[in-house]
Amino acid sequence: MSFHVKLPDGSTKEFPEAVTPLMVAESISSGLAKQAVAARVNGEVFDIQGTLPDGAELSILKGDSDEGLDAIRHSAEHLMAAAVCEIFPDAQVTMGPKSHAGEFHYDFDLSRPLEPKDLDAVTARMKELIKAKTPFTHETMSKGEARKMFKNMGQTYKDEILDWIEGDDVTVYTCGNFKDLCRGPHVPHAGHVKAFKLLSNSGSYWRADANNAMLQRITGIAFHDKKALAEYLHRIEEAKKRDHRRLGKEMNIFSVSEKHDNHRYGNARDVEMLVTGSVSQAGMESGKLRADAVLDDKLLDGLANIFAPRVVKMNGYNVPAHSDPTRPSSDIQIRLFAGDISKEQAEAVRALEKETNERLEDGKTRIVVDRHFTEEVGPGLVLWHPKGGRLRTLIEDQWRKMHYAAGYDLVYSPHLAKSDLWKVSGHWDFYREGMFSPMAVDGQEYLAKPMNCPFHVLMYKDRPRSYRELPLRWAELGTVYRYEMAGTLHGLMRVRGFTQDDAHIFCTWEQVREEIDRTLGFVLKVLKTFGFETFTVNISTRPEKYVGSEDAWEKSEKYLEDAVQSRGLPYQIDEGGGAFYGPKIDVTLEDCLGRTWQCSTIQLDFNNPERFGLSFVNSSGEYEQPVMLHRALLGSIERFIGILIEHYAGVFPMWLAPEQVRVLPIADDQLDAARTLADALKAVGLRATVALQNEKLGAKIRQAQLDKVPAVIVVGKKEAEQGGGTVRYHGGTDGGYMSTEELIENFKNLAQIPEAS
RNA sequence: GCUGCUAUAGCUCAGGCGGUAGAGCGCAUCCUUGGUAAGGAUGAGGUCACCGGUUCGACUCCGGUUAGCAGCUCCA
Repeated sequence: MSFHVKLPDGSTKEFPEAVTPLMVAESISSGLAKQAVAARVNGEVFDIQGTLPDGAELSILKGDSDEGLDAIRHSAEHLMAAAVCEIFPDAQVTMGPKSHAGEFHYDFDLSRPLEPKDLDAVTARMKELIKAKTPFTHETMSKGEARKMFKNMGQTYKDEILDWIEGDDVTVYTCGNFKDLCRGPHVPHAGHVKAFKLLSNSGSYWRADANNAMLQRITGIAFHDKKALAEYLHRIEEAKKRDHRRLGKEMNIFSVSEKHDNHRYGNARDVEMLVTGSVSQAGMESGKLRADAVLDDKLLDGLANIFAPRVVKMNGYNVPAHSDPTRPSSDIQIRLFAGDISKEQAEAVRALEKETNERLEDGKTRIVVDRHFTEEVGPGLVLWHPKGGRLRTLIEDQWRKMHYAAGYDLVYSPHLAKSDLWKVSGHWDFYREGMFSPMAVDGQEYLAKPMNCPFHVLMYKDRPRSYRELPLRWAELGTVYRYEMAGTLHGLMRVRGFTQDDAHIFCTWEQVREEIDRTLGFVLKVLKTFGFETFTVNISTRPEKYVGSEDAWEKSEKYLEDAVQSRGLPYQIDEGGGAFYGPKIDVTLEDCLGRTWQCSTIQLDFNNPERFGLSFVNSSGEYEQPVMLHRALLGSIERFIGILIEHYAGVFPMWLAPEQVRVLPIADDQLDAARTLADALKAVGLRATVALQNEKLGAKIRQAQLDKVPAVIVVGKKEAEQGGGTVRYHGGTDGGYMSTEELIENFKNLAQIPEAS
């Protein structure tokens, strides 16, 4: 009997006995055999050493194919695990979750956290395994056998993993001394991992659940050749160079949460004492809030005695009722004058702490005396410096202009409102945890607004509405405050106070389709204006818990999909991924490094009209409920500017550049001529400055380049005499000499705002 | 919020196994008056994040707080 193998070019090879993909590759060329890392057999990817069935359709996969690269990375992941197990014999191997960007990672339960230098040791060991061309082999066994084997090896996590795997048999791969459950495929030996780098180590949770043990994760990347790895690392470097946090600082655009305490506070020796703790048994039983439980009278009296008579204010700020009562918190604060704490006072505090813990029997109350009094805005809150202010103004002005042109009206609403407003809207129940703690004013509870919609709803309710005035399109650059978890804050990308470019459209059911389509068109027009060209869309449909009628959901989901299809945008549907109040589409843009950012969103809201009892009078004189659409185009202005900074690497297009032109006098003799020229440019609305520093031209050019000014105009003796100047663009392009009139004309043209369609 | 790492001049960072500190850039002043990415000199500037502990002595060691970074989780 002979065996047949079909190759991708349509030809068929015949073999006298059963063969492996590797043998087929060898029969074609020794070069191919050397490069082969995996094989696609009848559409599925396998090892190249498995026996082929007769008549198999076979593609030999090299390292430069997607599937081949996957096999290389997956194998590198196993090599890493093998190395870690050798270095840490007691390591518990868990699993290597899938990652997005092609990077591989593996989570280990280790006796101690990893340090960066551990990665060097792991890397070195991996290189040895690669050099030795350590083979990958696999065997198939029953689950029972696998359980027994891993138990003998002392690997306890594998039991749980085996529970998730369907079927009776599992595959176990071996590389060196390392064995692990794995579906494969793997490269035949470690030598195929030609280039790799361990990128970072970090923590992660077993099954991504914060209640579980913290594992040690190592992340790495691997390629089929060194050049591809170098390119990848270069891209990471490039992204780092563009990091908006770094550029924002260098270019003096904004700052987030910086301290400025560089002096003594003199007489203002006002410090705060923090008392942090978890609820005591007594507190739990009495059902009181934690603050009351911890800050009982005995403790307060004790503190007052120690620091009397300097206590100026002493109250336990109530722990918000939504907080987890068992979680330690520093929401309880006492303010007192205690600029310098004496040794006696410190000792007394310690004694009081001990006594409190004994009395409350929880042993967790901690009294910390800290000069908690610094010149800092607070994490996640942004300061916009003049350049950033200019950038924002330019973006927001353009935004306003486009909104008026698109038939919107602009509205404003306050930063605070009574918390009742969000109780009516329902947000209080769902999203309380994400709000800043309420503040008490005149016996009422107020909140910093976490969203703008209730305000717009109230404006709608200002008077009875007629169908004749719909649709109403109300937009607002509304700054909202959300309590984002400390660990998630990131430059401008994730902050606690940010400005939504929000709008709400109130319309009839007959108008919804048209409004959705218009809005999507507007989204694209605005994003294109800012220089983005590639978009994808995600449509999220009805989740299990929802409000509104099934009919309403189905209709609007169809409208959303139709709108996306008619624009020819690539999209995917996230079934059941919508918010409880309505379906939505999210638009994701791609930046110049190919990274994607979700900025825009268009959402139907069936919740607010119902909860606030919105209505309009239709043509038959009956009351009808309007449909409400939420939408944001840029998302958060803060985040969008962060994206713009990274997209343009700080070199903004002329119309967005905070400083468009800098006039450089060659010597101080030309300062007046330079000023005159800059004034002429400023007079027509261009943003021009003069370099005043007493430096050579080279230094001034360099500075302008570093400041990322799009263009400079050099004014020397010649130019000073005949007027005008010589243009040099950012990057070094020579613009030649131009008269003042020509300069004005030239820069006015360059500063035109792009017309997107 | 969780885990790990980090915190020294306006910025980027050195440094010391415990005896109060350095560089480059930037800034100020002076010299230089120059032609497309760095001219020179001098000077100012720091309670080494904050609060405790250990110690004769802490910027250094230990604990905590705050904040940043990476990841996890979350994202109306």
